[in-house]
Amino acid sequence: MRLLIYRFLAEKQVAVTLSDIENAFDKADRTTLYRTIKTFEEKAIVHQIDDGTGITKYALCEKGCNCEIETDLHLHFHCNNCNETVCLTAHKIPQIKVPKGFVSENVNLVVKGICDKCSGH
Amino acid sequence: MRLLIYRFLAEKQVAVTLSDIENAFDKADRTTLYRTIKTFEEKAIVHQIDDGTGITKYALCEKGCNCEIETDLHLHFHCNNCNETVCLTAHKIPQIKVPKGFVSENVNLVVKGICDKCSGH
DNA sequence: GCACTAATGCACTTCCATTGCATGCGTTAA
DNA sequence: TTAACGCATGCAATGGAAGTGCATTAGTGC
Ligand SMILES: [Mn+2]
Ligand SMILES: [Mn+2]
Ligand SMILES: [Zn+2]
Ligand SMILES: [Zn+2]
Repeated sequence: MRLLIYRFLAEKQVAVTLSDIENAFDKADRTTLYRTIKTFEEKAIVHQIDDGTGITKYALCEKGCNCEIETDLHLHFHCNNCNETVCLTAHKIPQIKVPKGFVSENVNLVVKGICDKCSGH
Repeated sequence: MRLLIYRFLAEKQVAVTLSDIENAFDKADRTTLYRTIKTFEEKAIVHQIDDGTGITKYALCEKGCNCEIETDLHLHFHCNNCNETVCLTAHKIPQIKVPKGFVSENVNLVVKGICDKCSGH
């Protein structure tokens, strides 16, 4: 099961929800899929993405990411048209200045707009 | 009711959840509070904040913000210690570069860490 | 007071996330 | 060969937050 889910995530180029996985594996129980993803998360195989849709999405971590230590520093893009969310792993989050007294530990950055597939160029 | 809720938001210095408001006004019905906040949101009196906790929070818009037209451009800070979220209205979100073909419409930026009250200086 | 509109309250629903408990299955150790 | 154990799976139930339909009430202008 874990292998199957891993492969499913690997071939997908976008972040997926739990119900995406459920649809792909309708013979398996929701709980199994849920716990598999949670296991992946603990082991820093996938990372969670909160793109503001209210439904948490998951995507494979890139090689050499340090999810366990620090949050992924790349930004995420959510398309308002096709509703898909992608990791822009090549685009690192710039240093954010915070006021005196505040200590920044990690940053969550989601850009919304139109993705390359939907913008048509 | 609207006045009361407005004042409640005004004296709070942090973003509040719906259940925060419920606790503050336990005589009123959830629905009323819910719809009041939604009205405020439509009228751009408050803006919604998704700080990644899974529970949407709300905070008063600053004077002259253009929430109706564009999303608020300031960043939000979520404290991992006291679990409070504040608007850093003075800190605008820097321009984010996106890959070719992507069109950025708005940006959600949440910094997590330790707030000034919790860091102790 | 009457009529109309807007605000409030109650109940119910939906959706997602999460958990307890029972069962199954495979591997190891007696 | 079997008993025991750990772990994966499945089923069912729970909880929390968000949202909605409908009845009732309050307020406002006439
Ligand atoms: Mn990512
Ligand atoms: Mn804000
Ligand atoms: Zn798209
Ligand atoms: Zn704090």
